[in-house]
Order: sequence, then C-alpha cells, then structure tokens
Amino acid sequence: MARRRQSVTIKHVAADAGVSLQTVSRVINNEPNVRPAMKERVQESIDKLGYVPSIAAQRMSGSRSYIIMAINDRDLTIADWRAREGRDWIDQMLLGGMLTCAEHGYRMLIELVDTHNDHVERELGAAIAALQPDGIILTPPHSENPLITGLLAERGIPFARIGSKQGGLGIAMTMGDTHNARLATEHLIQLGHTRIGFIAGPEEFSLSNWRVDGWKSALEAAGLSAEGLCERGDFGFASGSIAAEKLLRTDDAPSAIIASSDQMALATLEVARGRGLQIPRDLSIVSFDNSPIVRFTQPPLTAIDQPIAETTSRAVELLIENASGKRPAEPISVPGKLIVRASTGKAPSANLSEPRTRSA
Amino acid sequence: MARRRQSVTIKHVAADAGVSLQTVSRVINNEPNVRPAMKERVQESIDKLGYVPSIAAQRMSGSRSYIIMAINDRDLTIADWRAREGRDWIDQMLLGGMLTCAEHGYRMLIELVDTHNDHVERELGAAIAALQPDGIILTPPHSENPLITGLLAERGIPFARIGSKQGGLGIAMTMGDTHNARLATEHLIQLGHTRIGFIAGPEEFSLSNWRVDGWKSALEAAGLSAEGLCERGDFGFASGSIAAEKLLRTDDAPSAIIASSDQMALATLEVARGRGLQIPRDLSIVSFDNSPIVRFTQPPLTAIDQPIAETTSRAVELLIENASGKRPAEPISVPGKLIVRASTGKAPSANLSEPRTRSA
DNA sequence: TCGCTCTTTGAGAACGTTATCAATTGAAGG
DNA sequence: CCTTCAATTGATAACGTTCTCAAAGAGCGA
Repeated sequence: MARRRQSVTIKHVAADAGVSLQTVSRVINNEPNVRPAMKERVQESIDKLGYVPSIAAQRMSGSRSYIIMAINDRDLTIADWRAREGRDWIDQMLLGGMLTCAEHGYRMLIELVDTHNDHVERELGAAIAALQPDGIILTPPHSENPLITGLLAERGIPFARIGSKQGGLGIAMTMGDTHNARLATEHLIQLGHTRIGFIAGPEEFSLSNWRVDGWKSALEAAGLSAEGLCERGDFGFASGSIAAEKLLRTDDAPSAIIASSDQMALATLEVARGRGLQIPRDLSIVSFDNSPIVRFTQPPLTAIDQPIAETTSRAVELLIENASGKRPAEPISVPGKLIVRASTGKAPSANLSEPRTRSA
Repeated sequence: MARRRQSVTIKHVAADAGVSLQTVSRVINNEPNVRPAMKERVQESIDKLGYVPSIAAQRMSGSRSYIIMAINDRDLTIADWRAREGRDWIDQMLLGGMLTCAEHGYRMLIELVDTHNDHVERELGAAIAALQPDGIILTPPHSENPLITGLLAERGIPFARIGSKQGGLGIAMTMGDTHNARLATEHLIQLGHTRIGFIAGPEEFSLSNWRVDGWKSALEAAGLSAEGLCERGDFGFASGSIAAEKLLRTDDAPSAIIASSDQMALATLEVARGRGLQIPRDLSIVSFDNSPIVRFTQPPLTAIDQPIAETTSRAVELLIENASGKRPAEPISVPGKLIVRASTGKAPSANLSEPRTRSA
C-alpha cells in the first residue's frame, strides 16, 4: 500500500511565499503580530496553492483537534433506529451542532456509548484517547452520570451537559423543561380542562421530573389536583400504551393528557381511538418533542417543540470559545415553544361548571 | 492554554513491556511475525496501562486515518432538518455506517457539501485535505457528480457511490430500485388495479428513473398502459401535492398511486382525502422509503423499505477492506422489501372485469 | 545617535505513530 | 558444527504542524 502523503503542506506555502513555516502557521491561526503586508502575501500563496492544514498534524503538535464529540446512548439510539421509532433527537443535534461546528472550522463526530454496562468509563476513555476532541457534548442520560462527568473533568476536557441542571462540573444546558410542561398545562387549562393527565418519562432522566414539576405547578396555580393523574413510561411507544390505558380506564378519567414524548403521545392516540374516543372532542393530547411524525397523524398533535438544535448549537459555541481560551459567555437555557395543532380542544362542557374536581 | 498531552503513549507501553516502540506498534496493528509470547506480554501492558493509539499520530505517520467520511447534500439535508420533514436517510446511514465503522475501529463523520454551487470541488477538497479520510461514501445526488468522482479518483481515495449504477469510478452500491418499484407495482396488479399512477423523483437522481423503469416494466408485463400516469416531483411534500392533484383530477384517474418518497405519499394521502376519497377503498397508496412517519398515518402506508442502513454498512465494509489492502469482495445490491400496511386494497370492482384499459 | 523596549520573523525541537532498513535470533539442511 | 535463510526485534527517520525561544527590526525618548 503506497504511503499517501498530503499534497500541499505548510512547507510548500512557506517556500512559495518565501517565508518561514512559523509565519505561515501564524497567518493560518490568525495570530497577532504579523505585518499586514506579510499576512497578505502568505494568504495569497495559501489561496494559490489551495492549502488546507491537516487536522491530524495540528492535533499532533499539541494544539486543537478541531473535533467536538457528541456522546449519545448506544442502546437507546440503536433501538430507535432499528424500530424506526422516529425520534429525531440525533437529527436535530446534527443540525445544530454540525452547522455551528462548520462555521468555526470544527467537525462534530457522533459517538455511541453504552450506559448500561460497567465499562462506560473505559469505552469513553478510549474514544477520547483516540480522537482527543476539543470538547464533548453529553446527552441524557449520560449528562447526569457522575462517572462520566468526573472522568471528563479529571482529564480537563471541556464538556457540555444537555438536559442537565446548572451547577456541578461542565457547562449545563437546559431546554426549559419545567417551563415547557407548564406551558402545555396552561394551554389545556385555558381550554377548560380540569383533569389533566401526565405521562412522565423514566426517573433516571432528570428532565422527566422537571416536566412533572412544571405540570404540577401549573395545576396548583389553577387550584387543580394532580392526584392519580401521573403515570410513568420510558419514552417508548409500548410504555405509552400502558400508561394511557391506566389513565383512561379510571372512572374519573382525564379529559386531556400530556405525554413526555412523541412516541408515548402516539400510543395515547391509539389507545384513545381504541376506546372509541374522538380527538380532541373527548380527549385532548399534547406531546413533547415535536418530531416529524406528529404533524402527520390524524389529527396532527399539539406539541412542545424542544429546541434541541438550538441548544446543541449553543453548546458547541461555548465549547469552542472555551477551547480557544476566550472567556466563554454564560450558558443559556433555551425554552421550548408550544405548537398548537388539532389534537387539543375545548374540554367536554360537563366539567366546565365545576373547576375543582378534587375528590380524594 | 496548557499544552494537553496524551496520557499514555506507545512509549509508556514499550517501557513497561521492555520492548521497542516498533514491536508495540506491530502488536497494535496485528501484524504477522510477532512471537505469541511477545504479543501477549505487550498486550498485557497495553491493557494494564489502558493505552489507546492516537488517531492523529497514526494518520501523521502515513498510515490510515480510521475515518470514513459520508458526504451528504447540504441544502437538501438542512432543508429537511429545518422543516422536520422526517426523511430518515441520514439517520439510517448513521445506523448502518457507524456501527460497522465501530466494529472495525473506524469512525464515521458526516460532511455536508453544497451541490448547487460551482465550488463543490474546492469544498470537498478542503474537507479531504483536513481530515484525510480512508474512504468516502457519496449519496445522491453527489454520487453521480463527475466532478466529485473525478476528484476522488484522482486523489486515490477509495469511495462508494450509494444509489448509483455499476461501472465507472469507485464502488457502486444500489438498492434495487427497479426491482423495488416492480415489486410495488405487482402488488397493486395482484389486487386488481389496472390504472396505476406513479409519482417519480427528480430526473437528476438516477434512482428516480430506475424506479420509473421498474413500474413500467411491471405494467408492460401485465399488459397495462403507463400512458399519462407518471408525474414528477422533487421528493418533497409540496411537489407531491401537485403531482397527486394532476393524477387524480383526470377523467380516467388511477385507482392506485405509487409515490417515490414518503413525503410525496403523505401529500397524496392529503390530496385524496381532500377530494373525498377513502383509502384504500377508492385509492391505494404505496410509498418509498418507509421512514417512521408512514407507520402512524391513518391508514398506515404500505411502503417499500429502502435498505439504507444495510447498504451503507456494506459500503463501509468494502471501503475498509479496500483501505486495508485486502482484496475487496464484490459490491452487492441489497434489494428493498415491500411492507404491506393498510393503504393498499382491492381495486374498485368496476375495473376488475376488463384488465386492459388501454384507450389512447 | 544611542539604548531601550516592543514587534515581527525565524530556527529547531517536539508531538505519537509507522515506514524503512539493519541487526539479531532461530531453525533447517548439509 | 557451520551455513543459509527466514523470522523476529530494534533503531532511526519521517509525517505536518505548533511551541519555545532566540534573533532581528522598528520605534521612540534622551
């Protein structure tokens, strides 16, 4: 196998411009203390020869690797892919992350890591050693894993935790989950609903619980009860069916349900249909995520759009600033938006006269 | 900014095992001519110290970069992402590509490149110079772009063209588009349909035309006419609406429509509904791609599942074998499957008695 | 003009790995 | 036991970039 060599190197540029390697390097990296005339001359050679620095060599010499690694959970992700479950979390991360990386001359690389075994550290450690990324983006549930955050902090690699609370190691980025759930709940309250069910995500995801908090606080503010109205799922379709079934088979069933994921909302839709309920006449449904699917169901679902792309983009910016040694700006929490579609409507009139249905 | 150095290097391993660097390198790369005892001794040190080779350094020394680059069209992809159109092409590529890469110690990196401007070459050239990937996967419409394939061939970088015909530069991988379209058409013919419409993709995608070929050949084999039954779209929802409208507003409208993408199928569904047609009683619909969306429409759509993940996985394998100097196996064409759901049914009985409706 | 400081440029080492070629060891054949 | 050749190991030079530190130049006040 022939040894493939880089076609145009910094040497060629230096020779062409008649300067030293170091000067060319300075121009490439936009360092200060280069005379404008010199800078221009070097830049001309760079353009003329079509020179692009080798990332491998840059990394070798101890500077940046220009790689941001996004860590996703292997099991979860693959299960979704195989089943074509259609969560577009990864898609949206790519959108936000890749574009922002590209703007700064970085690349984003997705790495799948198993949460559910005991060698998370080893696996992640190997990925880091191999690629030496300048920054890492953690997504739930990894963002809450102290083994992982500890490892990264120890190695001094900047990282952002998406969907994770402020404080602690690394940069925390949230998507306003509490606020978003409150938004959805208030929307339903305004439509006259007094019994609003909630299908929560799994407990190991903090954001699951923040959403529950938001729902509860909105109910409390309106003087409504939450009792017996919360079931837990695992974000997947099957668990959503079970949860919806439980909520709907009670005597005093809710007239509206908020599901913590699109899949669980779809399941709720199916269960409701199976019980002969019309949406939204008999039951209003709000879903979380707003992935492509929910626009094409019958009826299209009202949903909370989680700003994954924007949050990832922001995380990338913070990491790059961090790596560049610039004083990074504060992390921001990007709140989601409520997208109202046809799956939510006025509450069945029977309940309208009596806002407080608390009975237990 | 402190110069971050690799924690455990090949030097440490060599010192620990009491051998030369080169021997360690040989063990890492599984080269022949290392005594088993020696190999074991070195491997022990590697495991003990948790050593992982630096990809940057490996690439520097002229060997592989362990990176496979997947090139996607920037405009198309971003538009889909922004609109949450829900094509899961990228998702499926990631599934197939990343897992296979991971198995071989490679990484897959997605790179977005603009087709629609004149500096495709420069953009791609820069990405190659920066990352020096061991292999490249091209997706439509890039896989048919002679500028790109020429560039890659010239630089001697192995590449696979997905959705592109055999012959020509690089490795061609197809997904049996002709066969798949024939499959869908035959399914409808068996259900008694005699006027089967087809919504094709844009002409610059060869696979669009292969699908048309498959549809036509199945019709011909059954003695049916294709005349006036093919419209073109651009894979997107809006274009699907227009095409479906055209097909359905004729006097002699088809009783079944095959759409070349899920989005166009969804549009057809909507147009049909708007015209008061019941699916599948009045109109059968088959879609191409089988992305997550189509399982949750009402009714769920019969669809051709394009084996994107499998094809990408296979492409990665071929590229890695190529890079390893092994004599690569032949590229294979992975045919798709027809997934029958509720959107296809028996043709309206009127047509059943007279299979040949040719009139023009 | 001299001497000082700050700016601009350059030379050479270093980064962690593999390629190349030389040196050593071991085995087989006479 | 010696020769011959292959198998195994090692030493050194790349690879393309940035870092460190030294040198040269420029500006400025006395």
